[in-house]
Order: sequence, then C-alpha cells, then structure tokens
Amino acid sequence: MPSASVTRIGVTPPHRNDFGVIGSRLGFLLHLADVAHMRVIQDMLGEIGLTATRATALAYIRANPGCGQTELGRALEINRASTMEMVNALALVGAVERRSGRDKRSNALFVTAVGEALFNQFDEISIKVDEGITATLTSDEAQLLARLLCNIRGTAARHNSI
Amino acid sequence: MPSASVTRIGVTPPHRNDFGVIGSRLGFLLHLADVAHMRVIQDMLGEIGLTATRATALAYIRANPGCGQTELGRALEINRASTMEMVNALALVGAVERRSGRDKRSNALFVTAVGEALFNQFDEISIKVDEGITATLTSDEAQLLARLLCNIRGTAARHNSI
DNA sequence: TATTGTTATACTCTATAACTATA
DNA sequence: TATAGTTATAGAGTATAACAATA
Repeated sequence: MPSASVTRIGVTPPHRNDFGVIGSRLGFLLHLADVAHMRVIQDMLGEIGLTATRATALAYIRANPGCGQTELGRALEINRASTMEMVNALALVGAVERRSGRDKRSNALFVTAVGEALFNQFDEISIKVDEGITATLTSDEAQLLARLLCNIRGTAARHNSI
Repeated sequence: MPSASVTRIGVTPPHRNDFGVIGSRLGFLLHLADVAHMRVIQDMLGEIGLTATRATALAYIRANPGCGQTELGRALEINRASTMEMVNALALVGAVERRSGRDKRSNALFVTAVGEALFNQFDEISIKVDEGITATLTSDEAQLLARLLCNIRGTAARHNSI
C-alpha cells in the first residue's frame, strides 16, 4: 500500500495503556486497529523487499497498465517528486518499466515479469492478513465492516476536499 | 495521537482509482478509512499546533500523571530517544512539565495549565471528528464497529508480539 | 547488570521549488 | 500557459548506538 503516516498509539506493555476519554473514541479505535494491522503488513512486506506504498503502487500500475506517473501519484496521494522516487525504487528492482507514453512528455508504466511475481507474493500476504481479520468476524460482520469503512472514508474524504 | 505511519492510498481524482483485487480487501479498506480520517485529524490539530502523536502523548500524561518517559514511550510505541524529543516539544510550548520522579534516574511528567487548555482543544476536535464518523452510522452500528476494531487490533497485536 | 534519561547521528518518506521539454 | 517528468534540497518523524547517572 502507498504510504502516508499511520500515527501510532500505545500497545506494548508494560504501560498503563490508558488515554482517558480519548481512548473510547471511534476514530482512536480505528487508528489503533489500522496501526496494528499496518505493522503486520509492513513486517511481512519487508520480507519480500516491499514497503506498503510500493506494493500499492505495484497494484495500481498492474490494474492500470500504461498509466503515467502523475496519475499514479494522484492515486497514491503523493506528489510528482515523491512518485518519481517511488517509481525509481520499483524500476531499480526491475518490477516496473517506463516506456514511452501517449505523448513525448509522459511515461507509460508497466509491471514486468519480475513485478508480476512480486505482486503475487504481495497478494498472498494481503490475503493472509485479511484472513486474520475476518477470522474474528462472521461474514455478515465482515460485509458490514466493509460498508462502514467505506462510509468513514467517504465522509472524511469529503471533509478533506473542502 | 502518537504517530506511526499511516500508509497512503489513492483518493483524489482524476485517476482511475483501481487497485485491482487488493482494492476489496478489508485491510485495505481499513487503511483507506484511517488515512482519510487521520488527514482530517492532523489538519485540525495543526490549527492548534499539535501533531497526532503529541496530542496522544498529552492525553496519556494527563490520564497518567507522574508517568515516566520510558512508560510514555512504551504507550506510544516509540523508543526512548523519540520520546525524548516529543516530550521536549510539549515542554517547549509549556504543555508538559518534567518533575523529579520516584528515583533519581526518572522524570515524572505532568500536564500544566497550558497543557490542560490545549488538551481541551484537542478533545473538542476529537469529539467533532467522531461525530462525523458516527453521523453515518446507527448507534448499533457504532457499537459493533467499536467491537470489531478492537478485535482487529487485538488479533494484529498478538501477531506483532510473537 | 539493568534501567532512565540523554545526545549525536542517520535513515525513510514526503514536500517545495525550480528547471526542461513538450503540449 | 499548462502539463509531465525530473532534480536538488529540506523537513518531520523515527531509529540505532553510545554515554552518564542511578538502581
């Protein structure tokens, strides 16, 4: 997954693990859940040489072959300069290729065979981690959770774009 | 809230907003929701001169007056060196005080009057953002969501500690 | 020996600003 | 004028490693 910052919140004992009134807020719980989840993801991705951002970039390029860097950057919500460095990192390991794009300014990005293999490893990790989440849920709950998370994102995104 | 990294995922048009199979994974949706939510939080906290990590530190010290730096660092899941700098930042604006601790090695951290006022502003923001989340939910859903998020965190945290 | 705080240093990720070339 | 890519530089946040004082 592309990388913005997952603000950390307390977990590891020994500590009193008490944040007062803040500790019961839904937004706080959402963040705690995501930080713990992202830590698992990052640890597992680290073993195959990916970061969450780069893995998401790989997924985006794979789903949108021939996309340009600017478009990728918008999808990942990072600017062109940051996108540049990230594509460089993926190109360096041979996972992504820059080809000539629709005009002489733009690149067209493609996942290589190496990148495809890397993506498959990422996908396995993603599936395994998701199984860890859904294991604690009924299938109704999983479906509801997906809907609620989309709602939260939609509400927040609307706020962000105003 | 203390700060770990919220890995970013695509939001802003124009882009095809398609991450393929990854896009439907619960962990991915969880992260998208949290990134959007944390962006709102960080923006609002920025207006009162706080970061999410520092605000959470403030909440922890307030809930655990006299706690030491090491304990705080464990609660925030950052190491002692990072904790040092964060307490420095809070002390610099007069929100937190270091007093002598239970032995001559350790500090005891306290929220000052300035810090209390700052916390109240943080709390207002936290409440307002949470209202944005719960506005899209029934109260049953909100309660369920809280439980599910705690489950996810618990499962992931267990994984992290092995 | 272990713990607490501290300092110095370095790394990662992202941002800003300015430049080139195309459109 | 606006857009795509690029480069150089800087900032925030965290980590590692080493040190002093204390337990």
